[in-house]
Amino acid sequence: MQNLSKNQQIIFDLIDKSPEPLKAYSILFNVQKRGIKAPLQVYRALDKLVEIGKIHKIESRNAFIACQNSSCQISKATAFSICESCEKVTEINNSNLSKYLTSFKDKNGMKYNKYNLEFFGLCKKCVSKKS
Amino acid sequence: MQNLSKNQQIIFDLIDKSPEPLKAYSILFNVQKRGIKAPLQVYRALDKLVEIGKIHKIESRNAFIACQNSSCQISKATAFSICESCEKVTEINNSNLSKYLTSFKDKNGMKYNKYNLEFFGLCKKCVSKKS
DNA sequence: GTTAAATTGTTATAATATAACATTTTGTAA
DNA sequence: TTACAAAATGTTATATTATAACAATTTAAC
Repeated sequence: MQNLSKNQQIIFDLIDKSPEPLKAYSILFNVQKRGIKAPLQVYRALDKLVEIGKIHKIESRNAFIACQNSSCQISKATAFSICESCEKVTEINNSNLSKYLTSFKDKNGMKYNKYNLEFFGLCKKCVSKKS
Repeated sequence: MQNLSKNQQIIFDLIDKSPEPLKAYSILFNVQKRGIKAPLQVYRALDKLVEIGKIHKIESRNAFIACQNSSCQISKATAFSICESCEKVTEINNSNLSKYLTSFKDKNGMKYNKYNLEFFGLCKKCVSKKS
């Protein structure tokens, strides 16, 4: 488990302490006081952090969250629940699910080495608000 | 099953006959000769086509493909296989998988009404090329 | 210490997507 | 068959997300 570079650490810390997924330009705005001035500096750090599995990209939202799993390695099997009302995102850590999907084989004979799953719905709070 | 409007039909036809996912501005370029001149015209048609389930958005690619299922309704349960080499995308239509995911409940008690799953790997052709 | 790899800094620009507002077309119900 | 609402269209401008290209600096490994 390698150490993070300066920019990577700054950006990871910000994402890690955020209760919600952060977007690249929101990150940029928040780290400008720490010397990171350009979008590319943010995107490069994000790319690296995704690559080493410290963060995940929520594809449907173009936003990033810190990995919730203690064994934070290269992420080949990711699943998230997303509340369509409050936009809260939670990483799903369910071994039954990951076993099922990791071993899933479709009839096309393709060999999968990675997947990303996003569930959408209403979280408990938002369900009760609407009732 | 409602009829499509003029712009929706033009854009659906283009996507439907494409062997690969199409991006919004590639669509725009291709339909300009048919009178669709502005990005917003494309995005509005895409939004509607996604909403009624005629096409799907491949989130990791920002691209759109026609629904492969004959029962082309509002799409609450989508799964795709994506070749990371040739970028071929195929919709997965596997009842075991969709049953498993539709009935999936996580410990957070959230009620899901939709999911999107993207598998990544190498398709048969690309596997044999690399061997 | 030298060197290769990784990271950083910087400017510019490409690619993706929506806001705002006016107009036209379509469906439907009196 | 008209009138009304909903949907779709047209248009300009702009917001948001992401990468290209190139130079300099830092880090890690030998």
